[in-house]
Amino acid sequence: MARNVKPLTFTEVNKAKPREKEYTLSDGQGLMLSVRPSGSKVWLFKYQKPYTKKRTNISFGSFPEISISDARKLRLEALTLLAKLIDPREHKEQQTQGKLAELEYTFEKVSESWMAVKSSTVSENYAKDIWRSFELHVFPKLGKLPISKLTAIETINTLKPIAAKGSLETVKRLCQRINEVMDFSVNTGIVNSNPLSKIHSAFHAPKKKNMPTITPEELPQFMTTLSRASIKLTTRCLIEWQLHTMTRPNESSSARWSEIDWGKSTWIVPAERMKSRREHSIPLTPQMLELLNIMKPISGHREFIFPADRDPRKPTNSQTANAAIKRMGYQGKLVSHGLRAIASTALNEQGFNPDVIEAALSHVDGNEVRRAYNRTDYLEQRRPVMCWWSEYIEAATRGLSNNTLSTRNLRVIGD
DNA sequence: AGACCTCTCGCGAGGAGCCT
DNA sequence: AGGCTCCTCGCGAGAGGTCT
Repeated sequence: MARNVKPLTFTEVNKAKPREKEYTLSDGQGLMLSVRPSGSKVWLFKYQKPYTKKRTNISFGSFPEISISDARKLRLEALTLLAKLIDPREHKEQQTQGKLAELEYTFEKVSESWMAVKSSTVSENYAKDIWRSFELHVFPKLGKLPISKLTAIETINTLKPIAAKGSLETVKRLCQRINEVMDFSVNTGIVNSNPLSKIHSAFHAPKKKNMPTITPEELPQFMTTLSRASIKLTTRCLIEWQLHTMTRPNESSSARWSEIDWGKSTWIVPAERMKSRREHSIPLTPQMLELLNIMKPISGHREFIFPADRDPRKPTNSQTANAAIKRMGYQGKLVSHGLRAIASTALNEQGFNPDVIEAALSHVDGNEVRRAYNRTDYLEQRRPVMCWWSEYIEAATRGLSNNTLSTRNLRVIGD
């Protein structure tokens, strides 16, 4: 039976003097204050462990940091746990363990684990790009924070300066990457939910800026300027090659002699060099073959068709064409990538099958179902299209407008 | 010499257990 | 249940050793 104990008063506890030996003051129901010879006063709760019924005690902290009423609240909590057959100490340990674990999982640490998984599905360079963006914009403010303590408002405030600078695309990517880390920590059981899933809506979406380009009508002027421009022959040929083949700057500048199938009159860009990671074949037109003939004495003995100016063992830098176009006075009006847009516009205006045009541009079909059924690359249908386009460029070079060309006077080459 | 690391040791909070 | 005493272990100060 519980003994009848008179509850302690503040004065009793406050005035309790240390003695040579430790002594205790009881408040009842297992709660007592241990007064130590050093003068420190510690709240202890004495109880029987559930099941084993072994006597033990747990500390509730020191007086005056923990007041009498605090200690009584803690006693009530402990008694409630005991009623449910939960050992208050084990419960407390579990809670501290949980808290400790939470504190250990900082945003930076979890990001590292996430990156270990992520890096297997992305290229090395992209993985580096992701990590660098975290190092620059996220880790300085949020890296050391436990991931469980991360709030939307704090994360948004961290990204605000980047948005204010106008780097909305960076903000969008950071939001997306941070969310990948958060989802990872949910899936691995570090946190229960992701409070950051909507942070992107706190920012303006980046406005897509289409790469500047000229209209097909302006092509003759461009070709004239190109022919008069003070640029190296290799760069000139590269720009023309890019224009004729409708390839992306990186795909055309790194073209290798080994990728040319002379027999089938086709240039085969291997999958790993394509943006879409799918092999891309381009039917060669007489105009393209002519460009290769010009380059042969220059680089025929080398790996790359358009070797770099400084080190001919390397391909021309993909920015070289852009720099040349800029110097030609087309800054803000045309970039190397825009050459593809001219082709697309001209071919669509001419009424060619849009699917064939898309295939020529090696655009991946946005429609997944259509993509699944539409595996053909229209290689043979593309030959006349490419020839028409090459003729069109040639006409532009002679200063003719597109009206003088029609699909009737096509010359189909290859088999 | 100063910086940095490792080890030792005392203190004290909290836990264990016997006595009444 | 309450009282009493002793034990354990983590922590931090500081001594001492090692590296640059």
